[in-house]
Amino acid sequence: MKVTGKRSDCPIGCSLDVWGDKWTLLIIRDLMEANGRTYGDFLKSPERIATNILASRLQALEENQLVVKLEHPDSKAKVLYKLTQKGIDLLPIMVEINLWAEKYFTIPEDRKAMLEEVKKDKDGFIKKMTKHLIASNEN
Amino acid sequence: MKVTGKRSDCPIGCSLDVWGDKWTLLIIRDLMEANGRTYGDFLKSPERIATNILASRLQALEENQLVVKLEHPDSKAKVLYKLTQKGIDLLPIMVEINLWAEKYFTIPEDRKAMLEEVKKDKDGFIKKMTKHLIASNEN
DNA sequence: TTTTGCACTTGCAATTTGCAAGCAAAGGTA
DNA sequence: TACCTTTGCTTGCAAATTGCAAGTGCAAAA
Repeated sequence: MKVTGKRSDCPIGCSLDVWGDKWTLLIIRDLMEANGRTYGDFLKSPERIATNILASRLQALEENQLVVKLEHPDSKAKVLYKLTQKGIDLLPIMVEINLWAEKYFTIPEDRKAMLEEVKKDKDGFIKKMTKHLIASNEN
Repeated sequence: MKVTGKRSDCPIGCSLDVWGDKWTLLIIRDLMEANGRTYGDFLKSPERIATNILASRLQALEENQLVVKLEHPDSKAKVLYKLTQKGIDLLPIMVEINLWAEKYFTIPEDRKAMLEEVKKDKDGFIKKMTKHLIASNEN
């Protein structure tokens, strides 16, 4: 998919630049699992994103301020990618996608366990996770 | 974007066949606004989907049972596309996407009005809309 | 019987993807 | 200090996908 496009082009009222494709979703999912990842971390994901695609998607995410690029505390050679507030705010969408996927597909056990918690108290879960993600940005 | 791919390839635990891209989202959005649309109706959407892309996306949606193809009551030359229950169940995701978009972008006035209702009672809104969509499938 | 409308299909150039290889800067090791 | 490794990309290229325009076949209207 072309990752360019005007805001008016997008069926959901915001640019596809921002919302993105499968690989964009993968990056966001990974960052929600552990906010603060290196380029190499993304490459290690089981979905095997190609390095040029990863670079282009990270650039688009940064340009759209869903993600920020920070210095890694361990080394100047490394880079830390983190979700911004705008990126963290995608959490409710990710939760709903997962609830839908659980209803119609077989999903991994660990994700199922997480969804049990969601089903007990969705708002509580989202608040807790959001807080957690914000906190991981502050050190 | 390739609309093929194995379930295991998808970052959210379900095939991208099913979730799809920008154009897939557009089709689903249109069907949620008015369930029961013809091929030509989709082509008339302001986003200007190309006819070959529309055909390929509708086929994928049908294969994945998010959408069904029915006879049009008015004419044999026409086709009616409708959301299935599986498609209707994407509503909570669409709602969250719209809430997010409203927070970070300028969205059309009519959509804003709808979101006011959502913000008052999200669960109520989703139940009402779901009922409405299911009802439109029964005649 | 001709024309129009509708739902696609086809052909083709341009763009994007996916894979492999390359590369520069930083860090570690001898 | 010289040399290898790690890290974060970039580049080249074949194959796949998109976007545009034109065409096709069937149904209904005129």
